[in-house]
Amino acid sequence: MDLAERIARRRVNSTAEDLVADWEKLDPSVHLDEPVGRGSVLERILDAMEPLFRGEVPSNLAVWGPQGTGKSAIVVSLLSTLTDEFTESRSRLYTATRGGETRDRVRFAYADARRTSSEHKLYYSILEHLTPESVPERGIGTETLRDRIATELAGSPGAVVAIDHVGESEAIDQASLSTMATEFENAAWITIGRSSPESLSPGEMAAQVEVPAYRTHELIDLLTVRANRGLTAGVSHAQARRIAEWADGDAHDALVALFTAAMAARESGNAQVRDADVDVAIDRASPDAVPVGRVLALSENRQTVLETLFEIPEGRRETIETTADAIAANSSLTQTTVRRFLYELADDGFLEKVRTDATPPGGGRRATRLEPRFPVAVFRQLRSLER
DNA sequence: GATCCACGGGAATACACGGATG
DNA sequence: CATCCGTGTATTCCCGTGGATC
Repeated sequence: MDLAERIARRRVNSTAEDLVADWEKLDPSVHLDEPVGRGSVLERILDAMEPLFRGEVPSNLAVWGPQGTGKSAIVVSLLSTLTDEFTESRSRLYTATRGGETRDRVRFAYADARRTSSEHKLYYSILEHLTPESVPERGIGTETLRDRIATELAGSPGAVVAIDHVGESEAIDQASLSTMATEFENAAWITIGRSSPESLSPGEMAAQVEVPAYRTHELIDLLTVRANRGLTAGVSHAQARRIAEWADGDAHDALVALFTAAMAARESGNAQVRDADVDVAIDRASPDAVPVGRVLALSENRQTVLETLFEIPEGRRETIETTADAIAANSSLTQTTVRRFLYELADDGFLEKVRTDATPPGGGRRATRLEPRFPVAVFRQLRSLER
């Protein structure tokens, strides 16, 4: 039996289908339950939350640092653990005598500014977390929602409200949050964002925790954990190192590369990720791309537009007009709406406008072509998994 | 209790107009 | 001038609530 035959056998026994055990574990927009390698940051946030364990509401806290440092992962994981802790310990003490009363314990809320583009949605999101009753999504005025939150907080021992991705949407920036924070008594606000809060609202935040970029070895650990959970054969240490060094401390970029490498391996029919697949992934990645999570947080119609945009042959998307035409033909939206969306998506950084070289027939202004500013392949793969 | 309807907010749509550029 | 770009905004549609009315 020669080498080619041996390889052929292996291929039959372990096909590319077996390569990925769980795409979700590779998803750059989803956090693992337990953040990897962020112990010291977690400690510092816990320090700031210390008053909770004496039954008091802590002071406001700003968690900030560059993209892909695990800020969201840490806070989300912490909040969910705290929720469990407080609910369990309290109910163990009180349920028997008080019939599961929930109003007498500190509550936790989390809202993602990416998905809450207006004050109304933000209030809705917060209230939803604070009250056990369900909150109507429509038909309730913004003022009414605000009042309900105030009432909810007034009679309680307090709440910790975390607002993630502060500064990513215009509607919810640091400034509007500080006014909001003063409006509600009895609540501690945790803001999570990229920029240092002191430049935006001096004095508002009593405490802050800066989250530094991952060091290479931490990133290698993170990639290894993800690869072990998501890929049947994992990745080699050298491959993880290669990706980590390239990603330069950004966990999001690193995970996009890992995800892309897995896709590349599967395309070429490999049962495990080879060095060449990692090369392809790094080659395909664009350095300052928009995180996939932001794309996946867009409204359904906008995601559909992005999805179909890159299915259109290049020749048919030379101008925004023709691009919008082609997309509209494949969707329920009209051309004008698609056009509107495209301009907005470009404005928000999801797409890049590129001047075409050719001048239009009969002269005039040169057309604009749209290029992605996000990991398209990863986005499409994740979208197809949702169905 | 069933029905009606004003109200609230968001998304989609349409369109106009100013601007850039060859 | 022709042609396309880019944006502001008014309008329409939709969905759901909750109080008034039958």
